[in-house]
Amino acid sequence: MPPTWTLLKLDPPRCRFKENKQANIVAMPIRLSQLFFRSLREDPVEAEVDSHKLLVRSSYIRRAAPGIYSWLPLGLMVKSKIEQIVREEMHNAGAQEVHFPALLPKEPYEESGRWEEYGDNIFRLQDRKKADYLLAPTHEEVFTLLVKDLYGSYKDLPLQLYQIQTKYRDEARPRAGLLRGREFIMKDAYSFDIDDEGLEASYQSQRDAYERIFQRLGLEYEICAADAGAMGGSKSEEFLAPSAIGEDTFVRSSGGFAANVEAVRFEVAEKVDSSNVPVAEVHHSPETPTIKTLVDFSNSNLSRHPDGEFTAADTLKNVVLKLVQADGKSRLVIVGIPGDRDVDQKRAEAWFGCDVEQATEEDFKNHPELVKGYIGPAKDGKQFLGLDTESKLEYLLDPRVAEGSHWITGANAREKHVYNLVFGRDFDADGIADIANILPGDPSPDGSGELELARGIEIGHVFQLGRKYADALGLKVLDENGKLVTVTMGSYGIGVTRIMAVLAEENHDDKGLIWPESVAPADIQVVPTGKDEEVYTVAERLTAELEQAGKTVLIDDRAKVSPGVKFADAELIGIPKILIIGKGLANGEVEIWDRVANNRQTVNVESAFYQLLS
RNA sequence: CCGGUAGUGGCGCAGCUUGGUAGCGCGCUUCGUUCGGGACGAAGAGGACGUGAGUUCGAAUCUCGCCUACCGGACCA
Repeated sequence: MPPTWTLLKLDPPRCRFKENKQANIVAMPIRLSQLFFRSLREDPVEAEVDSHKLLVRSSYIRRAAPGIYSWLPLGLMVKSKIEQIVREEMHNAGAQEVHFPALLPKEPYEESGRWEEYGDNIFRLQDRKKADYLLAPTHEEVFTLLVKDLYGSYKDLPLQLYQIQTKYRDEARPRAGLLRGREFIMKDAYSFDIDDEGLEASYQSQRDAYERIFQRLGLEYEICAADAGAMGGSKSEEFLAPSAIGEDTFVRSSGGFAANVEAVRFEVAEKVDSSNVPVAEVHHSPETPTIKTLVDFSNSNLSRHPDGEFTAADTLKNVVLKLVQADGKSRLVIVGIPGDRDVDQKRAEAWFGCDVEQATEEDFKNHPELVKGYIGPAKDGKQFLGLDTESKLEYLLDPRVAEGSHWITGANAREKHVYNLVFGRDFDADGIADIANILPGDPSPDGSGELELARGIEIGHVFQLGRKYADALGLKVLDENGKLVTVTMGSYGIGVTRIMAVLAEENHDDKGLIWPESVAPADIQVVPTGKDEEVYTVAERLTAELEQAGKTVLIDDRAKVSPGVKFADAELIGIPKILIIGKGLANGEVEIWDRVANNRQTVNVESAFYQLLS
């Protein structure tokens, strides 16, 4: 009986390539014997995260300089596939592609103020005439000027443009391979509208496109409310890929709330009844400059009413912060937060919109009235902190501090604390400051359950820029009444190379990468093993047939390479489906290895072929 | 920017304490054997020991300076 595979009546190997008549190019299977590829058996010493290790070990990328990578053929294939998906969905959203120089003169960035703002994070250089240039870290200015150049009427809008381009930022500390590089590829889109309704519609179309893109890429993502802060925008959302190695912290609730911690705003707690709270009382509390020592002291020297132990949550911690403006000017504020919490610096900076530092010894020297460790809002029955007091120091409260609630807090004298100090009765504040860290189990601000904290990698960001750049660069159009109006803009970014790293990070095992089908360098890897010529003949035929049927194939046609090496390399490369042709062929059998499910099944040649087509 | 660690063939490392012919594994080349889990034997190619100065008859090794990289942190619309 002849082997089953002959029943397939495969075409002879003349069809090893297929012609793409439209593009007039010839597609061929990727031959590992020809591919510029060398797998590394050991992890590169500089790589810390798995995606970085595996992408280097399997010849997708090579480090060229800190945070700068060269792209090898396999890497380019994956990158192009990601870009293609992004292009298609940008097209569906109605955006048109443009391409800008990476090397730009400084003038537009001077006009927008970012030549200064960016500081050391920008790569700067000079031409032979000593004129200043930069490697674009992002292209808002150039987009804005391009539209200003050509368009001048409301009839030209709305408009959406995008680019997929290399960007440069001189990060102080590049890390984690492609996740935070100094050269990286971003898709940036911008929308231009005449009014807020238009902007809202443009924003929504990009947001929808992002959801389609990440779904097609097989990427898990969480859409988080983000802090629009420094960009001066009104609405902003981040797409975060949940990951243990993520640099962003976000919260989510079972009821669907999700936000970057910087963007969470809590409601001010409702007033509570304080009529049963005894009068405030100052106690001598030796050696209690910290919350912990204060709680311990209280528990061993005082009894709590009705009963139970004092906890850190009963204390009010008054933190002295230094707000540093961009121009270098600074001022002190004092924020009262429940003692079981700390100041979250990122939340603080988002709240105040400037740099926030801890007050220094120097600052305390300049304010001798502040007794470190014993600071409180009131002293001797009078308000002590606040703009209208003698100290003239602004005093803000955490929103959890309810009117009527009572606290243990500093009495503004060495080793003295005051008990039962009631907000609204015994002290006041200038306002609120929602800058305390969020704890797991905190109620969601929208009432949708308890908050859970998680880490994520920012893979996309959409926001409504508004008129910041249009104002700065004078992008105006005539409206239907013939009046000049400033255009309102939206900005929508996706980190292409970062997505590749995230995909590698989320799709691998200890042996190698396992790409989602949508971005794998090929659909199928064909692995002939052994030295039997028949094996190679059949492998070539199947490859040709699969290619002709529209699949892309990587064939490991390296002669004299042992099966162990071929298997190991196949695992490393990460094409999700592997077809092994080897000793079973004598019985007309081959193996299909599903890397995702990580199982192998032996099937006859014919059904293998059809199974791989599906 | 702060802190830590390290620079020796393409990659991973030893050698440095106690100065004296530069070594190992992987990879690469050739020949032969092997061929379903990173095979084996034999023979090869490949090194400014980061850099500058110093000590010494002699420096990868000792001394001082510098540079660079990696890791942690700060920072990162």
